[in-house]
Amino acid sequence: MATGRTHRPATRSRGIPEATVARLPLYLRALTALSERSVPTVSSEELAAAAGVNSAKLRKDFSYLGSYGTRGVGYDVEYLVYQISRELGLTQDWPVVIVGIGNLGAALANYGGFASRGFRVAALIDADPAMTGKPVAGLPVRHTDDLESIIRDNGVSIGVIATPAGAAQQVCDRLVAAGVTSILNFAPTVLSVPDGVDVRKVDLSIELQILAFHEQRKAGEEPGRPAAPAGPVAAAARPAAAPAAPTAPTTSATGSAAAVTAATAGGRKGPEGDVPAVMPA
Amino acid sequence: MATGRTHRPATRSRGIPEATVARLPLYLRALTALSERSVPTVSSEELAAAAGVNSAKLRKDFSYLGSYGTRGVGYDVEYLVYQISRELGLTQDWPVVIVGIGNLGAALANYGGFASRGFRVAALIDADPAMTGKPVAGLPVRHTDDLESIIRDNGVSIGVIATPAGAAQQVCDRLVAAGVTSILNFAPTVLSVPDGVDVRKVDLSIELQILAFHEQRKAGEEPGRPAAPAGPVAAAARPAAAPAAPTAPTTSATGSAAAVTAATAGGRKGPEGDVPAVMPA
DNA sequence: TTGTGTGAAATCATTCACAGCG
DNA sequence: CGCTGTGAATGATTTCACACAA
Repeated sequence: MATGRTHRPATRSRGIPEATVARLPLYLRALTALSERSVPTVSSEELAAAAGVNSAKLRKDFSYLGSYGTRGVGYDVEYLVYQISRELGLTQDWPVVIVGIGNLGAALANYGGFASRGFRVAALIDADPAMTGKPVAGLPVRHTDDLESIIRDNGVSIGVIATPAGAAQQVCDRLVAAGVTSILNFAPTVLSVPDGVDVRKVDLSIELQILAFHEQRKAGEEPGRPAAPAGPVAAAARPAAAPAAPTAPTTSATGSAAAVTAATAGGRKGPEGDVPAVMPA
Repeated sequence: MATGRTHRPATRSRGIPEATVARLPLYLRALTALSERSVPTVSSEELAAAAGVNSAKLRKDFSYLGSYGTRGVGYDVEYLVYQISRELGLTQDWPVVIVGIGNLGAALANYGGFASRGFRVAALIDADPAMTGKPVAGLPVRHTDDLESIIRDNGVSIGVIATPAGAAQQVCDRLVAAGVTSILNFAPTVLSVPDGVDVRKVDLSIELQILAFHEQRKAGEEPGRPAAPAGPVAAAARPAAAPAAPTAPTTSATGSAAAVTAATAGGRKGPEGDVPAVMPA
């Protein structure tokens, strides 16, 4: 954090690690599926497999919430669904607005996963007058002029920004001024917000770039294979040919594709996760 | 990274931490913006601000790539753009396919951020025969029957899954069998893939749930404010009323909204990030 | 003098491994 | 006896703080 205040040790207890919070929705989804199949109890091993994590991590995560399991037996599915829902704040109904009803905004409006949890799309907002009134996902698109009143009338505290990058900060400012304190940003920009406002960012292009990084490494390994079955088409440098270093720096790390070797070879990844690409701020 | 096999210390060197890899695209975007404004050099402080991280982190990140800066001056923008692009594998051209051309798939197809980096949408694929041949974002939608030949003919190694959850695993299996080794999954399911295949997951509903968690906490603080200006509408429990615990467990953590207090009060978070919600596997 | 590059320290997260409850 | 809950060990990431190059 921004040195913000060097807060004390987070008041001891009641402090659930962010990494754990980020996994709770995963567990919740797996549990919901079990619940629908009327499965009464699960072991940490089973649930972990369904959620795609390992059981030690899952048990540790749950230990932050309390002792909701039964030793020698496992966890009561219904009970755990409720506890996690409550912890995440999903026993409340959260009205959200989506600003920017282009392709992505429309997709979000139609996305079923919102309503199935505690989220309700209170309004769709777009700056284009031609869009105003048009029904999208059963809701008439409202004009940006009404943004403030929509926020206040519906008690909205969560906003989703799906506008072009250029409009995002301005929309963000208006949302915040009107009372929104959590923002999910799909626009490829860094938003600046006052203290107390949370921003999470989803960036499709970033996700692909991270995949490309790992993909690139795979090309430089494969000890005894006939060369990669698929791969990038052209290896030509793209915009300009490698600009020369300002003053010919060390450049110790030449790192051609063949230099990698061991990093990703052999049994690369198990079902475990590492670092993500969606982040606050 | 996926640690795969308790590998040794990642071969020493050539091992860029995952957390760093995940931030490189961020730096790249900020640098690209500077480049377009013809800014010749930046300091770590300036670039860090533009990317939304702190400068110590940025310098440490860059130190894994090599020494590309000039002490007392800063970094050459063009040179750094090139170095990061190369490190991420963006000096190559990556053909991708998008499977599932619903609202989201269409939004992705139209998303400009792909082409602007090294990504090229090689094909759009959908299982609905009614969609076949329809132009979306300037490309005719192809039928799922042709998936394998499309992958092979175009040398595709990265696939994007935007199908309903029920179809995702099957699509994934076919992509992998055809040679795809990196998958970006938008379907709300845990995909299982063989070793050597990377999966990244983007889940909109999970992002909102994480925001809701933090939003909920904010309600329980605000020392001297007139109560939150906006918030959840109904506080009623949602599906069933709190299921009783199997055998009445400890339930020490009652955690009503008012119990939080200090956690988010005061200067909560600065522009610094914590934990994300998009993860591999 | 300025701002990079980096060891060392501090923090956070994951994994291990096992005591002990049902 | 099986499986949870959790201290302790390990590993990864962030932050500090400062030597040193330009």
